Amino acid sequence: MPKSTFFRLPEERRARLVHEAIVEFADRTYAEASLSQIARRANIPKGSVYQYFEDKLDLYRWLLTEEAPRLKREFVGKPSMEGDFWTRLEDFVERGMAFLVEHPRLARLSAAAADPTANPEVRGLHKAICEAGLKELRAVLEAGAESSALHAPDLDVATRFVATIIGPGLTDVVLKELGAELHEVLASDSLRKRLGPKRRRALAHQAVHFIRKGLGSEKPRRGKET
Amino acid sequence: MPKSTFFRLPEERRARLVHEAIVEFADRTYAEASLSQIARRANIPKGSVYQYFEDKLDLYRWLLTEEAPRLKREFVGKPSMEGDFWTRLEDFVERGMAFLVEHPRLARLSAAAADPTANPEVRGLHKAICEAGLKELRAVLEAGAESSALHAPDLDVATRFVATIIGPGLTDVVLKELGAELHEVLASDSLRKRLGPKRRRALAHQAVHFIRKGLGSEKPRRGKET
DNA sequence: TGACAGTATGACCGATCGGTCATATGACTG
DNA sequence: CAGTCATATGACCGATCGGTCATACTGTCA
Repeated sequence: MPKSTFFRLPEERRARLVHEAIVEFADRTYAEASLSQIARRANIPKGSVYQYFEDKLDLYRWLLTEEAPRLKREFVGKPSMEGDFWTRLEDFVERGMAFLVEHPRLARLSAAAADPTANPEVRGLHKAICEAGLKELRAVLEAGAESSALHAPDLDVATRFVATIIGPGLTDVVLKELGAELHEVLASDSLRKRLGPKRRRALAHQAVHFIRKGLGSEKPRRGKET
Repeated sequence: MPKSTFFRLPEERRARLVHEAIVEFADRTYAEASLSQIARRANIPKGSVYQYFEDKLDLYRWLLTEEAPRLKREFVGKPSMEGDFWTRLEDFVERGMAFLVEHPRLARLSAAAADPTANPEVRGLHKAICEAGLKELRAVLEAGAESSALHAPDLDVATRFVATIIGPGLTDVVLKELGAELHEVLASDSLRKRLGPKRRRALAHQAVHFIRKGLGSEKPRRGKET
């Protein structure tokens, strides 16, 4: 956790530091990211940064577990309760994509929990975040199973499959759709104009369709698969 | 590419270097990995390493694009031509899992192409590898589409979904199954005993079933989903 | 034997990093 | 005013890295 001094900081100074930290940790791995850089760019002496945080990991942890989730919650809001399970899932996925498009840096920060690293402490942090995410998603799918909309022999396995689809899978699809690489995307604050709500809905639909029906039975017109 | 000297090296010395390089790059990110470490552990002066490779990236690139694929090809062999499309896909997936279990380090090295990094050169390398992999998988799926076993409105999108399932998704499932973390797994050469062929087949089946049917229609007994 | 090409080697370089610490600043208290 | 306490600051530290280079070694051929 940040030291108490951090929370007593003048708003502008704190914002500057947080902003530069987000920028740095969004487009570099934890190992690649540099506290010196953050401090330099935020125009805050490195010594001062150590008045606010215990160390590099402390800042990173706070960003990943407190600040980024807070900002994400703020953006995506409460999960919809309308419609059947699959409609709600589609809505959920679409909100995630909107977040990715409107706040690429924060989305990347949220996804950093899946980054590999040799640092055991960071690995522990990442693992905890991943597990929390999986648990959440599992609860969503459980509801689907209870309403008989969803059938899975092993819900843990199914949860992991769904997670990779709506996580890295969809991100990859979105990048392809934008014709851009992650790093170009991270350079801009938002991509509103390049992937509008309409296209987003279409992609979310495609993803959920895949999760629901797979690829083996698109048009049940006539003649079943082999 | 390695310098010519590298290929003229005494077998034992080259093997030592390659082995330590694989170990290092398998459990650390490119950015985290250290040439100094590799040299130290291989008991080869760092200066000598620079007689064999242009630089760190040169070694990494050779491992990722030449050595690892060669060893993987050697292990997985030719794709099966028997059975229908889905059976072949299942077989393909099962071989991939076998490789992961029997050669965790090489599998991790192959998967490193998905690692994020701020280094543009490494990013380019990773991107090229990913694209080659997607292209290959797309060809497989195209065959499925032609035989009408598989139906996708957008094959590019479908390819990416399938790739994340049989890649990171399945890896994640396998790790859960083993009750181990990636790094514990990397410490051992093989996990033969802990995830036998039987269980592997079952998991491969589950993954392909998901890709084929999704989660919305397990037992088409009576009463369709919502 | 001596010259030469290929190779081996480890001291060395500049850069960067995460992190520390002695000192300075400045606001509040009495 | 003096004293105290939170904070600011940047010089400094040790470690590590990727990479270079002068020098030494070794085998071959004339």
